Amino acid sequence: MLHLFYLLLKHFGPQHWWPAQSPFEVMVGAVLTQNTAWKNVEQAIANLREAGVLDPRALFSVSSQVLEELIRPAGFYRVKAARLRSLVEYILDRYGGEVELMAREPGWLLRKELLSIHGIGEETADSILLYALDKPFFVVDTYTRRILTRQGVIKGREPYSEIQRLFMESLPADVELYKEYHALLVELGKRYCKTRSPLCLECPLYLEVGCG
DNA sequence: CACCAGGCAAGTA
DNA sequence: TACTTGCATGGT
Repeated sequence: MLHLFYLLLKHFGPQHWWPAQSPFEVMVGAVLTQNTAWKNVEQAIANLREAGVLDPRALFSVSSQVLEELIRPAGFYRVKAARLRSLVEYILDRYGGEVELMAREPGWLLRKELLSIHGIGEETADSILLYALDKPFFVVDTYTRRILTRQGVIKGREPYSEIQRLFMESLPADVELYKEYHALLVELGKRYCKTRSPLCLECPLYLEVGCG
C-alpha cells in the first residue's frame, strides 16, 4: 500500500487537499460533494460565502428555502439543505457551535456521532474527520474502490469498513499521509480511470503496477 | 443524445 | 446481506 502511495506521489506530486478556509467549510463541502462534481460544489460554497453563512450559527439561521437556493448548483439541493441542517444542528447542540471544541474529542467518538446524523454516511464522516478535524481515518470513495479492483487487490463488492481497514492496518496512522493518499487516488481516478473501461493505457501506473 | 460526478437513505427480497 | 431507486445540477 505504501508503494502505491509513493508511486502516485512521484507522478502527481503533493495535492494539498482539502481546498477550504476553515474546518467548517470542509464539513459543508463534504456534504455538498456527495455524488457531485467538485466544480459544482465550488459555486455553492461561493454562494454561501457571499451570503456570509459559512459558520454554524449563520447557516442555521437562514431559512430552508434560502439555503436551498444558495446550494442549488451542487445538485440534490433539497436533501443536501436538510443534511446541512442536521449537521449544523448537531454542532450547535453538542458543541455550542464551536468546531475547535469538537475537534478535541476522540476520533472514535466523533465518528459514531457523525454516523448518527441523518445524511452523513461513512465516507462523509471520514472526510470530515480527516480533512476538517485532523483525525486519522482513511477515506474510501468510489475511485478508491475502482482503482483497487483494477489492481486486483480487492474483488470490488467488499464493504466500506473492509477496504478502510486494508489501508489503516497497512499504513501508519498519519493524518498527512491519509490526506495525501486519498487525494492522489482521486486524482488518478479522475484523470485515468473514468467509467468502467477495462483498460486505461494512458494510466501512468499501467506499466509499473498493471493498472488495467 | 447519453453518461458521469470526491453518497446516502429507504424500500424490497 | 445485497440489490434498486430517488435525489438534481452542470460538464463532457
